[in-house]
Amino acid sequence: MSQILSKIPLEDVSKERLRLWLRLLKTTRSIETKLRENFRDEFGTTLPRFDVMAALSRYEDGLKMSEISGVLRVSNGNITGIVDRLSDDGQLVRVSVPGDRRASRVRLTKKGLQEFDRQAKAHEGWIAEALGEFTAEEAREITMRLLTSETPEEEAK
Amino acid sequence: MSQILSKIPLEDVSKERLRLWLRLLKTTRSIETKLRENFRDEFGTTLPRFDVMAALSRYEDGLKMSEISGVLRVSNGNITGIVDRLSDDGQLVRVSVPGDRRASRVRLTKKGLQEFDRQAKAHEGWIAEALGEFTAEEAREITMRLLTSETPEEEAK
DNA sequence: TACAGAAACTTCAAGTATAAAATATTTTGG
DNA sequence: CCAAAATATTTTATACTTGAAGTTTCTGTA
Repeated sequence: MSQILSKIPLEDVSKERLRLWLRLLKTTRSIETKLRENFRDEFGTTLPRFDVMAALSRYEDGLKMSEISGVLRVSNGNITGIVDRLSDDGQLVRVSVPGDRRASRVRLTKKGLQEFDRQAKAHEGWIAEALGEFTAEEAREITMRLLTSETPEEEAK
Repeated sequence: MSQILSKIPLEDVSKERLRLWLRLLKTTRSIETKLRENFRDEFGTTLPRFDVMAALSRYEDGLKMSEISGVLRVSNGNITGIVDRLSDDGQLVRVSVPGDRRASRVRLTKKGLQEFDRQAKAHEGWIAEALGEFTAEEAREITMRLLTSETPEEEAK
């Protein structure tokens, strides 16, 4: 067994990982570009807006600002502007937290949830198309392998 | 064989692909965040700057502006600002193209090439660490599978 | 040769992103 | 109880990103 494995020189491991990284980047970028275009053309919205709404849709009671940035892995100050605009559009509301005057909880409105559902359906279709080369098994297998290289982050309470 | 495969309901293919997409996104984002931080802390530069220098390093004769954006798959107008700043830093120069007064060819300076070599070494190490869970075989295998879902783009001449 | 159209690039507006500083509000240790 | 530390968020400065509009410069063709 180790004789078979040794056909790949050990020094090349980091080169193979680098190749994988460049491939991951190329694939996700090309899909992201397509999604961005679709969101723009069909819903007049953007990927970051959709991401925030997707995060909120998973939490009945909403999320605090810092929880959103934790879930989405983007910087804290960034969320403010996106939430501001979604709020202007009536897609979500900021609810003040009873015991803590610093924090506010962000929640989708009914309108926001309905809009998100429409977008999510389309989104799933776009992804299924973009990753159409993968069978369910392949998708599942790669997902699981990628699962290992994970750095867990703060979770919403 | 098809009996074994049929354990996975067909309707779930798009769900599996969606899961794969979300995993790809999470993985690449988390690695990108780490890289950004490293570039900042150790070289005082940014990922987009590194990307541009990496592209240029592969072409002895440099690249035209539109070729850079083609290779990196980012929008045309975007490159202008990045190249401006790299030029201010002396990492690259714009050389006018003899027959065409519209175009200019961008080329790394000696200083820029040396700096890029240092950065590229560190970069490879960071990636090897971030993708440390993958053996060379795994990395190679996943790279190849991802290779199929590709949309080719214009190449430099 | 004239000139419409293409090409290369820059500029622009709006939005997104980060890190760091500022503000306001708890919470905690003495 | 109170100053110091921690927490939640916003603000600020700078950079990056896109798509679209604008400028200048070719190029093909009538």
